[in-house]
Amino acid sequence: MAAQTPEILTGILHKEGLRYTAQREAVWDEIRQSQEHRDAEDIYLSLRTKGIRVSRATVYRTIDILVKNKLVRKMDVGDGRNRYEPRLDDNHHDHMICTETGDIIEFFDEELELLQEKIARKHGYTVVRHVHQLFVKPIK
Amino acid sequence: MAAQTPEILTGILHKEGLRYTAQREAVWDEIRQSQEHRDAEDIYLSLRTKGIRVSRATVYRTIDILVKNKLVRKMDVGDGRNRYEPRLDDNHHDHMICTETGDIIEFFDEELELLQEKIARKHGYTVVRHVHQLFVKPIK
DNA sequence: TTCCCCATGAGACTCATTCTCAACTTGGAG
DNA sequence: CTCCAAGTTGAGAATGAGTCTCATGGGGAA
Repeated sequence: MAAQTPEILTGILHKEGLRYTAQREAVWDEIRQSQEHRDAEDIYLSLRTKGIRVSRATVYRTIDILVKNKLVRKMDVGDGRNRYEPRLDDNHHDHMICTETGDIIEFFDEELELLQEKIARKHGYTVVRHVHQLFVKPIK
Repeated sequence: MAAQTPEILTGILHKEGLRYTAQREAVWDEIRQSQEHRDAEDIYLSLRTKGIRVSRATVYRTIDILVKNKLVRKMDVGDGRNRYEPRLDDNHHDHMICTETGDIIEFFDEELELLQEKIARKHGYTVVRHVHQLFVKPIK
């Protein structure tokens, strides 16, 4: 995590035939800097608070671009608002949501990944992507 | 699947201190009879088509009661509309959604269940419930 | 610089679901 | 059996995340 993200955005925009704009850079920076799982409104308000002129529409539009290009991961926590997190060092993982505190814990388990594919194959399919969330509570 | 569901609903309503009404019975019957994964609007329209007077509000309110009492399982397929399915013979299972046809295939894997709990414990938690969906595509 | 488009902002719009509240039912009391 | 308080319902308004519209603004190739 050093000098590795100079112009990731630029590259993607170019590849997609899209223009580089201050708003797109701002949205990407905002998501990139915080390692949290935030919703669009949160990102929008944070940008506005920092005095950056951007609209909700642009935030949504930009997030779509970032998600499509795997710079951001979109997750549906089940409460009606999607959450987003940067996925720079793309280490895939799933989430555990504490039903008491709302904390979101990331986890990854190789065995689990393999098992899913195995199950899909048993039915004649192959996994394209998956949604896996464990709603948990602390032991004791 | 025989003479086993005479008054399940009645019992639950009584337990919850709620009244037995024709609408509640109708909604439960509607969901119970079809083993599909249907959304609220679908259930509502089906009831209306059968000439049953019931409102969307009541369909939603009744579904909430049924879900809370585990007579119905609510699932978020990720397209903005929740789906519901009866869970009478409560055999837990997860879903596989075909990205090409939209088909929903149910599956259950004991190993997977155990693995999830194992993972949660590793982090000091225990699984309360989970959401697990495999978005798949047919092999060739 | 010029100019063609793409990008943006503000707010209208969509759509599933929830809420409001007057009118209606249920079911226990009498 | 009748009454009536309290729970239910229906119709439509409200909500809220996300999308769309379209007039205006701003990249960037030449």
